[in-house]
Amino acid sequence: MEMEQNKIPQATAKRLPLYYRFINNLHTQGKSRVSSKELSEAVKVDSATIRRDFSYFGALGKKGYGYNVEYLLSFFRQTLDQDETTEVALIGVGNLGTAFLHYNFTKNNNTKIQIAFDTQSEKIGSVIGNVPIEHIDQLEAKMSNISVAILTVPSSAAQGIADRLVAAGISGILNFTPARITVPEHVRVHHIDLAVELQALVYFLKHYPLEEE
Amino acid sequence: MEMEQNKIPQATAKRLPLYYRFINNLHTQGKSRVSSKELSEAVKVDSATIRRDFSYFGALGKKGYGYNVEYLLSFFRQTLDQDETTEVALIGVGNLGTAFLHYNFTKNNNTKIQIAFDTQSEKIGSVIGNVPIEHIDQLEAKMSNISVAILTVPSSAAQGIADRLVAAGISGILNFTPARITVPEHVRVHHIDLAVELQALVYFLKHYPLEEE
DNA sequence: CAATAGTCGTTACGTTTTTCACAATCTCGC
DNA sequence: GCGAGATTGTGAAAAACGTAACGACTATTG
Ligand SMILES: NC(=O)c1ccc[n+]([C@@H]2O[C@H](COP(=O)([O-])OP(=O)(O)OC[C@H]3O[C@@H](n4cnc5c(N)ncnc54)[C@H](O)[C@@H]3O)[C@@H](O)[C@H]2O)c1
Ligand SMILES: NC(=O)c1ccc[n+]([C@@H]2O[C@H](COP(=O)([O-])OP(=O)(O)OC[C@H]3O[C@@H](n4cnc5c(N)ncnc54)[C@H](O)[C@@H]3O)[C@@H](O)[C@H]2O)c1
Repeated sequence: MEMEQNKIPQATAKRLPLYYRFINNLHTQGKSRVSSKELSEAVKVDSATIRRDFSYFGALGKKGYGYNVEYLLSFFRQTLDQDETTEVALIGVGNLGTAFLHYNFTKNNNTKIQIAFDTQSEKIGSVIGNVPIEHIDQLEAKMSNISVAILTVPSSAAQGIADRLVAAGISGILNFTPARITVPEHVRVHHIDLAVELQALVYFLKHYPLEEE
Repeated sequence: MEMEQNKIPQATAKRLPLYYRFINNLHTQGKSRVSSKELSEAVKVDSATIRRDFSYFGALGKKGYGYNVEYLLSFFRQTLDQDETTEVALIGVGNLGTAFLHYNFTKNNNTKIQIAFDTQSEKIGSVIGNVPIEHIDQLEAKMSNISVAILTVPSSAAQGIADRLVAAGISGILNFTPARITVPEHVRVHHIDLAVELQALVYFLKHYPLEEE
């Protein structure tokens, strides 16, 4: 398909959903026009960076005016494939997994947790946040046409489950376990390591003093 | 205090907790020696990057040998201030907040959620994961000597709570709400935007095809 | 003890990302 | 319809980051 946008910097790609959400908010509020400066204040990204990011997609704005919210929204909706929903599976219905099931990612978003898996028999068969929970043995059988998984199992189980996901044909894994899993090259893994994030924040506070005034 | 390490790149600083955790694991397993190559495979960071990262702290290893696990561990323990516990407050005991309260960050970590706040009266006074839940009105009164907060309130409440945290003298906020909060320069905010992370992963899958083989 | 294999620390280089700064262009009120 | 003011898009420079490569040194083996 359209591969011409292959040169969009990764740093830019990561910001796109953020832009999209805010533009969506503006549209809901009935605003019809926005400048890179306003956007910058709202999403806390330098305005030059925003203009540069947008420019990878061509000239989306008008000089002296800014950006038309409706146009921007429809453009990003298309670019981020907001019209087709991506189905997601969640593995490990524990503390974190349950929280995600209760959260409606579909608001402002094209992703939907379609099915969840766990080992604990008392959870199997129940439904949390409209998502049915199946036994992990059903993983391979029920994962057809699901290409993204959220991994919230204990870290000791992470690699084993990852291997099974790969065998079942997964494309992407959002890994919340501290385990750095090994997968083939054609599978993309994003790690979100909450303990590391917290510890890094503490480190920054102690060693990178900010302007006291 | 020791400000000489002020020039450690941010990218390096963010990896330190990751290194620390793995070195800790090695030590627990009784390993006494490790090379940058082994570390690299475990934490999925290029071995040259690891050597470079370590080198900002001086010569921690021995050529031809690698790194002594015990030495490395004690060094990082000190560097990451693992001996003093950082007390953390959590605001918003909902789905996500509850999950965090159940999680013991103190394992492998120098941080401890000491107190939580919410508005819902049925939660006040209860204890989740050893953490007492107080009414949000108590925020200012009970936040003395707490310098870090985890923010898991609805996004509509985020800025208001952030302002109160700032007034109460907070230094750092780990913000899980989609709201990009505004704070004075001397307060550090790290955003973890789970919906954005998920959406970004989906975007990468569709637009950055990896090597199929 | 010499030869070999292993590994670090660092230099040099390439890439990615951010930021500055401003000409080009547009808007809008008068 | 004009001119002052606003804002974009982008070239160029700077900053940040990652990695290949290799000299220097160490451990280990025979
Ligand atoms: N809860 C947090 O705040 C938090 C913070 C940082 C990291 N994490 C990480 O997130 C992961 C999940 O944390 P949690 O607190 O939700 O843990 P949890 O123990 O509450 O949940 C894990 C769930 O996975 C299920 N499970 C175990 N083995 C399984 C398997 N083989 N297949 C399918 N399901 C299986 C368990 O039955 C349980 O329901 C852990 O790796 C943890 O280290 C959690
Ligand atoms: N749960 C998820 O998976 C998820 C995913 C992405 C983002 N988020 C974000 O994380 C945040 C929390 O999500 P959640 O699912 O836990 O929401 P939630 O509604 O379950 O929890 C919010 C909690 O905050 C409390 N609260 C409300 N106003 C408050 C105030 N002024 N002071 C103190 N407490 C207050 C509520 O009583 C509730 O207990 C939200 O901003 C949400 O957008 C959550």
